[in-house]
Amino acid sequence: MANPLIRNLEQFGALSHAEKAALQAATGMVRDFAPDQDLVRDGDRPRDCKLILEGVACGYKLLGDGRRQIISFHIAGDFIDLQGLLMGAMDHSIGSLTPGRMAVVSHATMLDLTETSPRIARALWRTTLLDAAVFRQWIVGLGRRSAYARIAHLLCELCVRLKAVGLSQDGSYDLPVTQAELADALGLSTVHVNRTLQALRRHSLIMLRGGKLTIADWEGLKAAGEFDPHYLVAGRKNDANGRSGWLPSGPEPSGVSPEL
Amino acid sequence: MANPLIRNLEQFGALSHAEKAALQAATGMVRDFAPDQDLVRDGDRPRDCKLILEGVACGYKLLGDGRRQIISFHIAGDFIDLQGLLMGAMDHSIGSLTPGRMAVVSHATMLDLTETSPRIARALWRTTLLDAAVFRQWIVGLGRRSAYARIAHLLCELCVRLKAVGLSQDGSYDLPVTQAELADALGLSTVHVNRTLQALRRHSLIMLRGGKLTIADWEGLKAAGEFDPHYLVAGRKNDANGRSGWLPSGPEPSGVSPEL
DNA sequence: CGCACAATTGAAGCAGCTCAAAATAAGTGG
DNA sequence: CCACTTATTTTGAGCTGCTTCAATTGTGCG
Repeated sequence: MANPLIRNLEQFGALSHAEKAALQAATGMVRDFAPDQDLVRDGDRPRDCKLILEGVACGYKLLGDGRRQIISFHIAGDFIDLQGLLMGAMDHSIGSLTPGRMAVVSHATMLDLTETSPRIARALWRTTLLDAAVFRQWIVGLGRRSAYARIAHLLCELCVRLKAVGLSQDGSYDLPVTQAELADALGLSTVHVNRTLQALRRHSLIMLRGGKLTIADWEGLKAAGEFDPHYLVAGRKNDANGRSGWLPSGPEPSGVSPEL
Repeated sequence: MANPLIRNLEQFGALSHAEKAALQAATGMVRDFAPDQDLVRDGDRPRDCKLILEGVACGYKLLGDGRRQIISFHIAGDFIDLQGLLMGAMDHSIGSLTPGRMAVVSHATMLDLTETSPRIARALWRTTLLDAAVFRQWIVGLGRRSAYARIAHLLCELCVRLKAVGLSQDGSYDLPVTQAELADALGLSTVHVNRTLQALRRHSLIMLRGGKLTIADWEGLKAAGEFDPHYLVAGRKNDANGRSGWLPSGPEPSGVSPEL
């Protein structure tokens, strides 16, 4: 299997042999992590960038009263603290949800890579732009979507992202996330997440059991969450219009540019 | 007055004479815009990047039922469609809220700038990281904060950002935003925004009249919104720990690293 | 087998919503 | 500068999606 970082960055355009070699060398230092552990903490000034190779983590912030909001989920190929490279301090924490492994790349190496190769710099910048696009969707969901639509949207998003790194087949994937964590991500209470999941099951949109999620009705789930995967693939090479077999399954809907 | 772009990018570290000259030259092409006009539209594939020089704009997404969620506010010095440079298509729209002027920089020029100067590339990347940090705060607010705290936080954020570009003095600034627009930004109804603003006034935290906002009690408003400005200034030069007179007024609270 | 955590259920409460209308403010043409 | 029109702010009142509190029922695992 190719280096997850290289695969990730090459989504946007090929890299030269030398560039790939440099990235390969940079990600040589690997570290394991346990579940439910902080990988980076709010306020930290990391001295390196960490890239998930295996496992799942989430970004989160704690509020004054101890409640928390989960900001993002991170899977293989994701840098979790690029912010530290250019911003100095972290404005949020990253916690592991499962055991896993990450590559650790010193800031010096990162800066060197970006200085040497404008293409790598650009690809990294692009990952930040993609993060921002995901954040925008979360904002829309939290601000204006019902609990039902919010969950549906998140499950769609995860499916597409996991599929892109080979961790989802046939609309089925591991969801190593408790309902309490889902609630923190979706801005809901645990109780309501539970009831809403039941509704999604009752409507035969999903099956969920023992951390394994199966999307039973992709089109239905997409519709329920008003999910449009364009935002996840913009800028990719070899699918100028955002469709070329990366979808979980089934044909695209007719409209070429569905207005959100 | 210095070029807003140069001022913006130099927050993070000085640029060379040549770099500043290149940026100055790049922002030569200027265009006016009217209020309530789309500057960029969801799905567009812009051929240039637009930088606000004067006026206020907002990013937004429309939902299927016509409701909308405002994603971001843009002020002088902000690029509004950097996304278009590397991602191709826009995943949201940008609308003007006031009349204003913007600089238009072709993608070719942008790419050239970033290729020629790693420092400019890095500074631009950093603005995207900053955008992402702001998004994270919005997510926390929408997900977990009360209407009251949400509004307070937004007003604090705007104050700090406007102050940074010289558009706020003494905790007072123009807020050319209707309550309906605030509602769309905060994920609330117009009615509730109105009532909550009244509460903020009743508690003497703010004064608001005719589009002019005055923060009457900065510490109180900060506390109400659990606002911690660190996320807006991380990585800035000349204030490693995020305090050096850029605050609206009054001393910093005692704790150095207030846990959010 | 039994602990500890996760999922589920029930019931009451409330923050914020919707609907509807009145009161201001902000244009706009004459 | 006024009369008229339109947008924004404000108020009232009933409604509901989601929360909170409090158990109960799985379920993975040492």
